[in-house]
Amino acid sequence: MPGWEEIRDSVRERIRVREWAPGALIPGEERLAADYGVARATVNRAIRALAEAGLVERRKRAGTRVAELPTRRARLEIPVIRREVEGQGRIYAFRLLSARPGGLPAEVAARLDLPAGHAALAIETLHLADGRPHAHEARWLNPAAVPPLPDFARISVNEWLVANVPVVSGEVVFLAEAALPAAAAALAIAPGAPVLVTERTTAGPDGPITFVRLSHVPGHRVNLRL
Amino acid sequence: MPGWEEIRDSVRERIRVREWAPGALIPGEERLAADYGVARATVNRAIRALAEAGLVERRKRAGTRVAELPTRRARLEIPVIRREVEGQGRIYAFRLLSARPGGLPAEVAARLDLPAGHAALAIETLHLADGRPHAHEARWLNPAAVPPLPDFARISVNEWLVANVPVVSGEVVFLAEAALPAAAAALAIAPGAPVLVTERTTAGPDGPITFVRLSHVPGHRVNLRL
DNA sequence: GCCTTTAATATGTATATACATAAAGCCGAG
DNA sequence: CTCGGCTTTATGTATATACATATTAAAGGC
Repeated sequence: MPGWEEIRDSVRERIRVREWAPGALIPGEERLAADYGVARATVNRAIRALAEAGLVERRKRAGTRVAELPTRRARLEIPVIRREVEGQGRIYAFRLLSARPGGLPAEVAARLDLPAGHAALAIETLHLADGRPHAHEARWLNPAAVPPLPDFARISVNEWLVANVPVVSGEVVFLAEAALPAAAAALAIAPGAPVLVTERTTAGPDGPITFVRLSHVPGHRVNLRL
Repeated sequence: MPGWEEIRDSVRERIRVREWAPGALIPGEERLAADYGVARATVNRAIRALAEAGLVERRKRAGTRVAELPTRRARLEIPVIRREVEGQGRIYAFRLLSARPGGLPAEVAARLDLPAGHAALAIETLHLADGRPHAHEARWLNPAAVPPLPDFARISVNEWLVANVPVVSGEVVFLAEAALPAAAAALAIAPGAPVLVTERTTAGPDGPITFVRLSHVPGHRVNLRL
């Protein structure tokens, strides 16, 4: 007697071999349940998993149809730098370069969906692996959206936020650029060297939280598992 | 009477306010079900959703505990370049630069977990947006793992694969590098310009499928929603 | 013919119940 | 004291049933 995972796999395979073409309706849950000899709830679980994976689209009364362009959604885990470094067997440390209140620059404000000049805390951090520069972090934090701040010389901003502020939405951007002077100096690399930059904006229940710009040392690879 | 989504939200909130600290056990399903006045299955659905989101970790017998480091999971949509370009209101096209059988180079073989020299199809493609170079794609395809191939001059490899081969696992790597000669020539940029490279390996039920190396035009940003 | 109301239907959720499975912890044999 | 097996327990899955909800399709009124 098949379990829901086997049914999910079976249906996925039947879609793959084009038994049901993209855009076509697949049989209803009742019908599939009878075919597979299981309860409807079991089929429901299986098909729902495929829907969450983006392979089919479901609508009440209208039934379930194979997605036209099965844009594959995969879950990826966003690395926490300390973990990433330690995972490579290296020793993590960080240096707080500066932390001071100020107004948001226009471009950062735009990304956070806040007015330019909005009160913020600007934080600059250098992340180290085995004592050598690993990444340079420029961050703007919206104090209105987070609990009272701890002493960021002792715990890294990133980690404190991850542990203390729930994120409800956000965006991650990867880009390559010639190292900017500030980052190049902090990372002790030649200005203009190609660096991988990740920009992250996050928002929580009380509004936009933070914008981070992370410049990695040349040669760094950001690794995501599907 | 609360539904599973309300219970999920309630538990998430109780975690946020530290009623249960990171690493701590939360009450069992039976207990929560009694507290909320619902059936265990309803609580199960709610907590399972939180587990899938990475906020809690569940283990049989050991119970459910709040994740120490709630490693955030983002949904990554394996980008179909055509869609991405068209989504920006630009016209997509591609040119198949070359496609020929050959043995896998050692470094690619290693990434695919196949022996060096394994039979493969090497494909080079240039993606265009509004007639201008957008990205350069170097791909190795494992013919043993996919159905018979179509004519790749008519449909892009990427799109055909996404639509026809189920992916069960894989890896995505982002890095920045000075443009290699081949990519620089194809993209019509200065050699040495900083380019964003994404490398992707995917494996399906019949083994490793493909390794793709995509060099984007300078200034390109890869965007992921959380 | 067109708009509104109503019925039919596929998926969504909730429930009680039962058994499966994994793993922690206990306990006895050696 | 250590190892292996047994028990216990929390989560995982399956089932039958019932009702909710969204949406389409049909029926009816104008």
